Amino acid sequence: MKDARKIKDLLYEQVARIGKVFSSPKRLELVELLCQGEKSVETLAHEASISVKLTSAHLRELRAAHLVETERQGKNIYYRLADKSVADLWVQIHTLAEERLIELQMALQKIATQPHDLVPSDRESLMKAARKGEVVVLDVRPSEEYLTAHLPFARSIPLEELRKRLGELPKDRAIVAYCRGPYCLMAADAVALLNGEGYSAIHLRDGVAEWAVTNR
Amino acid sequence: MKDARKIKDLLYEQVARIGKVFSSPKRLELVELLCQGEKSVETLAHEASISVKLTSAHLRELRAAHLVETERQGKNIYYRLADKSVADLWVQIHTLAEERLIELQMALQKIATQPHDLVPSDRESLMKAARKGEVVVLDVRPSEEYLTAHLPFARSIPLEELRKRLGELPKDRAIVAYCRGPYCLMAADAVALLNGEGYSAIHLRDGVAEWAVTNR
DNA sequence: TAATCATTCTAATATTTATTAGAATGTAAT
DNA sequence: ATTACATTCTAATAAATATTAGAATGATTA
Repeated sequence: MKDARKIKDLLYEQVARIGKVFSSPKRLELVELLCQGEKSVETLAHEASISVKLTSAHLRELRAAHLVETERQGKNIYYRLADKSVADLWVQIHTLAEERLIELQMALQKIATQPHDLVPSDRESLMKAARKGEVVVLDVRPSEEYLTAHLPFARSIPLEELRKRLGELPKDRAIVAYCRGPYCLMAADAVALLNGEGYSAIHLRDGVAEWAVTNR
Repeated sequence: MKDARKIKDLLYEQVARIGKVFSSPKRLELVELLCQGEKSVETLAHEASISVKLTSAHLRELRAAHLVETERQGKNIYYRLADKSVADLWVQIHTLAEERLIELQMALQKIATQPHDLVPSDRESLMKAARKGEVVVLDVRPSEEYLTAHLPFARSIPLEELRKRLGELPKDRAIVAYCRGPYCLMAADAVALLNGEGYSAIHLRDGVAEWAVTNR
């Protein structure tokens, strides 16, 4: 088998196709957005702060690697992750990045308004408290994303409506706010707002994708 | 917080540094080799079939992403993975690639000499049989790699020495051969050799890195 | 100390990839 | 049908990466 080298090259080349998807900051952001549920090209472009054309180009790469699927709904084309394991890989990559890159650790500390952030080991006790109603788990993402998937016992108040709907929240109990994940700033904003209004809010960095990955 | 976009860009950029490492076929091959234990630049270059200079350049990328560590031993500089989680990510990426890319599935089928390949679900029964001595688990990698880490109950006969040392293996029991992982052809060669000589050998695609990952 | 060796660094070029603009496609509304 | 709209495709350029060669480094051996 003298063409063993050719076969191996071919194999690694295929795997690299997947790796390439995760080598561009904007594609990573699109993957994270898609972890929240299916979205149209325009929505993705807006939320990632890039042009529709560029978004389309990146999505084409994602589709070429068979990591997303598309579906036409009226005028819009909706993209969604082809499999849950794509979200898992995103979580594992950003987790490894957080473990290994000091620069990332430092940047993440800037986001943390207070040292209130919950760590994975608190999961069980958080769920216990949420079940008993001792804490309010608050999902501050847009409501469509909440409807697609949310943490157990979570209540939905999108960040945009939060100021108006403060009355729905109790002041005598802890509020645990979360959003799309550690790189989404919505929960941090929500926590700042709530604490400024006399609530006792803390920030949970995990989003639904992170929560879905066991062994963390 | 109007610079939210800048912060986010910075965060995704950092994660993309990790992704970039896994976006090049040759870097992937180097990562897989490093999963087998620490190796010198020259060894890595030889085993990946690329020049020393190019190997050095790729290793520099790996080091810049803090995924490998170096240690000087005499004239040589040895590289090793900075953390077990790097090997885990390699396994998860190639697993996702195998799930999603038909091209890769087809290329892998070419390697499979027979439909004898073991699947993950056989792990428990394999270990049970190996413990009882009903099957021989055979590690055909170079002996240094075996010494660094190997599967439970595995015996080491490097592929190069296999023909000479056939007498050490029983003909009345199944032999399960493995090597560096699904993209390494050594175990396939070993299985072909053994079956040609009257042994009943089968090919286990997992290597130590794959074996170490749970939930598979 | 000089010579040798493994490896890295620097710089140059070849190849890819990202990004943008304009034309084309397919659907929905008028 | 015609128009408007969302998205993709094609083509062009700008930016980044892979690869190679030559000089430099740092440790070992003669």
